[in-house]
Amino acid sequence: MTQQLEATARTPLNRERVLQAAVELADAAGFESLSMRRLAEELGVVPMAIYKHVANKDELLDGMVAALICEIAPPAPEQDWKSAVRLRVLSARQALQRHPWARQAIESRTNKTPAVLDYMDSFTGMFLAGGFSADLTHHVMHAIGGRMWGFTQELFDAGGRKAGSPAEIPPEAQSALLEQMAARYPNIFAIATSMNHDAESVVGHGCDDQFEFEFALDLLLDGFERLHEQRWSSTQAKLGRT
Amino acid sequence: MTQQLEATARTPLNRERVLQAAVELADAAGFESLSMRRLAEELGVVPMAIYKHVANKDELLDGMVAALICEIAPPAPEQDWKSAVRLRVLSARQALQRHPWARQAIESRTNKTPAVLDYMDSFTGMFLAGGFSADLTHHVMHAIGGRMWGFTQELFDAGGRKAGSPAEIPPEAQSALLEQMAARYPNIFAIATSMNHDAESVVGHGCDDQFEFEFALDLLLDGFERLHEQRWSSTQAKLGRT
DNA sequence: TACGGTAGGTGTACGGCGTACACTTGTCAA
DNA sequence: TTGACAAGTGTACGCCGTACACCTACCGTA
Repeated sequence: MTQQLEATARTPLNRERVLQAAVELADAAGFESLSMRRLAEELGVVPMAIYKHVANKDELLDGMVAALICEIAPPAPEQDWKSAVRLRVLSARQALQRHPWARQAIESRTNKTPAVLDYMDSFTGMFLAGGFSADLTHHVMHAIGGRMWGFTQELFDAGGRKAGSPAEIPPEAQSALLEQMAARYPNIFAIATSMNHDAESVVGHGCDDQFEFEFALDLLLDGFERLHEQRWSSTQAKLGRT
Repeated sequence: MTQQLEATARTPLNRERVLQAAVELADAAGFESLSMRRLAEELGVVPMAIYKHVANKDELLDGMVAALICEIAPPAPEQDWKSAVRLRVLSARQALQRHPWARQAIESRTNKTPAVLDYMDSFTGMFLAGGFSADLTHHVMHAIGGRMWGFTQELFDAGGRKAGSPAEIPPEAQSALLEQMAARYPNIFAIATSMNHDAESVVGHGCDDQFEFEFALDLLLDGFERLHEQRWSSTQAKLGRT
């Protein structure tokens, strides 16, 4: 009877539940807090139990990435390639934003699981279906790089404060510090203040991430379009180079 | 006298030597093999000794990144902005290629050390000096993203093989496997074979990384140039959006 | 009904990691 | 001579991933 008391709700655990718990843990506690031991604890199980369902931590991460890919919208049908690619990339970006750990996970992986290959293949297909030559598509896929995953190296997370001590500095010292920064990094300061004229709000966020992302994305898509229209080919491009 | 025997060549260790040894170790053994303990061993010293010269491992990595930045060529004088940016980015790329650990190190860092800020500021200055508005420069800096560091997420490291077992498969099974891949990932296959017509060499490298990198870089630079010429502004762009 | 294989979960242990903290030792100015 | 101080040491703690031997409950078959 004691065993009945304890073991009552123990559904037997499986790969899916492990992955789901891992995703939830990473969502809640961050990528660096995702350890096999912590995950086991979360599942109410001893660490080694997990290894009956995933081979090791790498495979766990691969599984998590695969789960993430499932959240990305499939190619929109009945759309020109450009809108379709745009929509899908933005969908990928949304998935990434729901799961902040994903960027690190993807970057840390070598990335050649079937799930990833499927995604890349389908992504490639959007250009081919749009009439792009295989040649151009090849280089376009390289060019779009990380953007295919909905992220880019973020350069300006915070206008310019150090990692620690977010708000423990007295406000008058803060403005002095800001002045110092402006003197030392005049160019960064110039562009950081460019969008909203009141310079005091600079230290906060101040950047419209979504806009920045779409800015770069559209720049590339427009470039792709131009090359496609003028029947660009890599051999020709290489010849034309000095 | 015993102490003389042992301690003869013990130059006292300093921050610079620690960083240099760390860079060399990471160059030789890879980013994941760079541990405080291993580094100490390399320096012929007990692990904790290192902590007299760097606060912790994070600071060590920051120092290594700073050292890397020193290897990047400064802005070329007497050049239009476009050539200057191009040259500098390619110089960054070269530095990155000399130090394969750097990509992971940069990605793992929050990145706001003075050395990094200096680099970003100077980089920003190249656009401003070229007559770019602060507004456009801001968005351009975001757009260039990781490329400022000389890397992009590499999507096709290896045409399409799994991580382990590089060459232990019998060649005839390999071609069967290739066929299977081609069937499952037709689009990837199409673009992978596009550049060199003999399909058998596909599984190897087959990609001209440098060309891919410059392709994307130039696409962005050309886009920047166009926007600059037509006096692009973000407020206008936002208004124009549907 | 008894039994053997198997899938799922456990417990212990190992070698690695970063680093806190208390200590010795060598050097040099006062 | 002394004593402060910087450089290096030794020990220890709590994490990590995971190998390996073990238990246990179940199930199809004899």
